[in-house]
Amino acid sequence: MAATKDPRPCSIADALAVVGEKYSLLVLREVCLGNGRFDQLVRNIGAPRDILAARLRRLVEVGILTKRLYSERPQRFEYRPTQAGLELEPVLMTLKEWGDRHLRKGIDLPMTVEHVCGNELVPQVTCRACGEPVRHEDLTAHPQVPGWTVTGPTAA
Amino acid sequence: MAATKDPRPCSIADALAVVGEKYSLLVLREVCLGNGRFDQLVRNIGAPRDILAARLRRLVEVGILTKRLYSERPQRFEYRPTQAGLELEPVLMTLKEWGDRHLRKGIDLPMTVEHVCGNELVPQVTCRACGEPVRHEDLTAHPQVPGWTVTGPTAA
DNA sequence: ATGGTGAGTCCGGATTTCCTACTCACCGGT
DNA sequence: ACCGGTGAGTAGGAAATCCGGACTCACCAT
Repeated sequence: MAATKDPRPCSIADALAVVGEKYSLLVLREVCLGNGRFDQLVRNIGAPRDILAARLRRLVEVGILTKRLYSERPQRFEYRPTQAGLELEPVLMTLKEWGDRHLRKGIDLPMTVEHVCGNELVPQVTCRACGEPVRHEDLTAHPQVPGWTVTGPTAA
Repeated sequence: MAATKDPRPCSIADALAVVGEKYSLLVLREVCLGNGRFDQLVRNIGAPRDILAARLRRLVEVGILTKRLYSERPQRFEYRPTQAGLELEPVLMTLKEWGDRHLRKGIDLPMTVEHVCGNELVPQVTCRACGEPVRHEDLTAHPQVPGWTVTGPTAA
């Protein structure tokens, strides 16, 4: 999954190298929902079993999931998110919100999420410093290494 | 890219069906930075030219990018994000922040983004209703259709 | 002894990706 | 007029992945 040539160094690319393969984020979705058993994952995601096994191995390897024994005899396992995995959940929620709005036009949503405040969760990405929602026009990119060039309106 | 069997209906899966293929989100990154020309994309992403061409076609088709002529003669094109594309940028920023923290341990970042407020952008996903940051423990999933089952701590 | 479940592995074929090279249109210099 | 260079792709075949279905293995339950 690593890009081959000599692309830019970039944390987005790095993150995608780790969770960007097909099904990986869906695995995380299920695991965050508590459906962490192999057969549940197969059913809910619809992935081939061998591919799923490969993804699970990888996600454990990179520290996003852990494999826990929940029954000694018979041996039964369950995958659970690590802290790093849980911290990816906001990405899922943001993606869900985008999909809800752009792909389902905000109607007929298959799932909603309730926030502890009592309202339906509509995730919004904000600037930690000032609290304002992140809008494209408000951003300026600052390359820190050679190899990054930015030409457009978001340029530094 | 659609999952094959009969997986859950899910906006996350839908979104990934559209931007989840290899390189798609990196294309969006570049395009949001203003680097929307074919050869720039090839260089900056490191993707094979034919794959990139396929991704661009698809992203235009689904309304995330537009192809603009920026020079009539010689004919030269540039890809730019649509509104829907720009609204995916928060996903990229959130992913970047995760990668910065977990894959680079917060040091030696290849790029930083400045928010209009003057601070370095550290994206935070919040609940639009109450403004609090989204944490896993504060969420409850509510399936709206049959086929969704949730067993774990985030269960409804 | 038979059947069922969970958690995978294995196999052969279908699909994608990758790499390299090639095209085509145009421009700019000499 | 010729030569080289750039932008934006296409083309072709080898290599890597993915897919579906069958199979395994260990362990209950009846």
